[in-house]
Amino acid sequence: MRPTVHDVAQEAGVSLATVDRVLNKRSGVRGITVARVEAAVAKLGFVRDIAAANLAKQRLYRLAFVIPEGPNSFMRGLEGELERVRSSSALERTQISIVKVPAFDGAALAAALDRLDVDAVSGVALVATEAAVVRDALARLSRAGIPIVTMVSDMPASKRDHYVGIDNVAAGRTAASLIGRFAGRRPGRIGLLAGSMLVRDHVERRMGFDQVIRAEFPDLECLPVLEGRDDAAVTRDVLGRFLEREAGIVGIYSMGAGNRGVIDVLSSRPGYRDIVVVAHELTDHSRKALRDGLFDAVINQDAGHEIRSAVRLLKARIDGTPVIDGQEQIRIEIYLRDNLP
Amino acid sequence: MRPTVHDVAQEAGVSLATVDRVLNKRSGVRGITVARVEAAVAKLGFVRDIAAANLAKQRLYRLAFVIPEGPNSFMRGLEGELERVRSSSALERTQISIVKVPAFDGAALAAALDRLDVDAVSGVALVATEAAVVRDALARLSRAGIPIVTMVSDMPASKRDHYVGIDNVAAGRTAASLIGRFAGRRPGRIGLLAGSMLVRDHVERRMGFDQVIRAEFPDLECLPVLEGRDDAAVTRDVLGRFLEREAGIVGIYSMGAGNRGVIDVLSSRPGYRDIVVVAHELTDHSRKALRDGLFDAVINQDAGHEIRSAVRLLKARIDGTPVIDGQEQIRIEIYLRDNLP
DNA sequence: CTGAAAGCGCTTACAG
DNA sequence: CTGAAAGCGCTTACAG
Repeated sequence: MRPTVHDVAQEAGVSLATVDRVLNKRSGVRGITVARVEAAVAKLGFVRDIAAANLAKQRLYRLAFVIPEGPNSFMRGLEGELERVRSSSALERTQISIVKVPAFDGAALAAALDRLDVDAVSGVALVATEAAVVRDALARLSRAGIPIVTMVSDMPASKRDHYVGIDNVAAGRTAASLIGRFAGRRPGRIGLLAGSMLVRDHVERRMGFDQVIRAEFPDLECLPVLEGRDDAAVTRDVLGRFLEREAGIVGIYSMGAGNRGVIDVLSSRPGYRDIVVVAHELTDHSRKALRDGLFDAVINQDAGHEIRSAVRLLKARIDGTPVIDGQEQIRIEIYLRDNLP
Repeated sequence: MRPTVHDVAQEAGVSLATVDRVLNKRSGVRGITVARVEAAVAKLGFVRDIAAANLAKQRLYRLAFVIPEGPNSFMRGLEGELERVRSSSALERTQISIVKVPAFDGAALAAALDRLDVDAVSGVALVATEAAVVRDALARLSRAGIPIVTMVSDMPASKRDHYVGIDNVAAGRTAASLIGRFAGRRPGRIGLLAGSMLVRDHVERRMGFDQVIRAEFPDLECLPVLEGRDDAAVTRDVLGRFLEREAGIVGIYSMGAGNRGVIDVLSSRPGYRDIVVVAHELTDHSRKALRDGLFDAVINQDAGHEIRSAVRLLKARIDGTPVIDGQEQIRIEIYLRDNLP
């Protein structure tokens, strides 16, 4: 039988209340008493039963998720997973609130974070947008002792406790290897399409992509990055004109959202079918494009995994419990038509 | 506030004990009383707090994992993950016992299952080996009301409640697409290496592989399957002689264990470096082979995920609670040198 | 600075 | 067939 607070109290010769004070590091206990209790804990190998503690405390984990609004399929998928987790979270004493903010808008994100009541929230997860005001807003939450997790897009210089997402440089390298190898020995040029080169993820993916193409595929040449603003119409326009203008395109790396625009352009001319295309994020559109042979590979991060991981990490921080690293590592997933889940 | 058993008791005009009897479907309650309690539950939207119930019951989930012994790196990895989960499982009222049995030995597996005391075990997970005696052993456990999960290798015709692992036909298809595309337009022949064609996983992988090569890469030809018995020495011997004997080999699909033997052979002649190689399971050896460019891709199933999923599924069955399907789906992971975790 | 007692939401003998 | 009371392993006012 595992030792309980009763055993610790008896061993230390104090009452339950005192054991509890020491376990929860509350003040107002003599140093000598603290030492006695800690000795008893160590001697018995006591570990607190968090489920019982949560029951007694009537603990409620109140987690706020701040995510971008707008038509971005990946973000909507993330929101869907969030709703899924939320609907079953009451059973786990967890209350999830969703705050939506305009995409790519640091000021709006910061304002939303500032609006969070530190007394009514026990943990925060957000898709970060790089901006000084965001960093300041996170610092305020951090000072209030609120755990913070960034998702999908990191902000390493901030007070966040964890990042839940993929290594985007590695993702870019992966895309380059796939395109380079799928293109066979054909020499040629590669079109790069981002949402915006102001977004950290896209910059990093591009960097990784370039590295590998330069080092390993000297016959391939990366053309300057097109910006489709993660919007179908803009992407259609920009990419369409690009393909009409440039000759010898053997590959396209679409590193942002806006898969729909890419698909429209690719299916507009039979000749475009030979182009090797690697895109990001598994959505209804990209799945279909894989099946139709329009896309050759899709690099994905599992939105459901990211949400569940963020929840686990926040709770672990709140409780001061350890996490299993392997479980929280988000994989750079490669999907071909054949291994679609 | 969520309603509790007290609220239900009051609403139904009965005592807590009776509410409990109805909730847990225990006998000895008048039909009319059952109906009254059920009506109250429905009216209030009562959902039992499992953590509190587990506390009161002093519930202990006793899970038995039956896995193959022997040097197979993947299985040893699985065991490592199992140990990891086990070490932190006491906190979750879970006791995990590990039973090791000879690999590919249906009789031994069945005997181990028969030895399991149905009164001392609340759930069983196993790596299945196809055999009638195994099916019978599982039927006995199932009759005793014990949830069963197969891992890695399924047994669809048995009484198992869940399969935790990948679709091996799809994995084979994936391997074929990778080899076919990585080989470029080179025509040639492909060497297939399995552990044993008596193992369902390997048969299925081979099937998927063949399908895709025939349908989509008419210039490539699959040679008869070599059997390396998932053993480094045998693999080395069989594959070594194969490569000396056969000409025009452009690809190798290693669908079983025994990566070490494959690596030894490939590194023995500089000429072998051009062969496109796809293997299974991420291990120290296969990671290094990827980094060294000896392997071109590795198809993996996440052992840690499989263990955690098996635990969650067994507990959910025991408690009668729902699962999140997406979380329990094991992915067919593709690793290149660039996206190694 | 410390302790006795009640309570969190369930379950379990025991009694009737 | 049903209920009153105690208890699971913690925490929390309240008293001293």
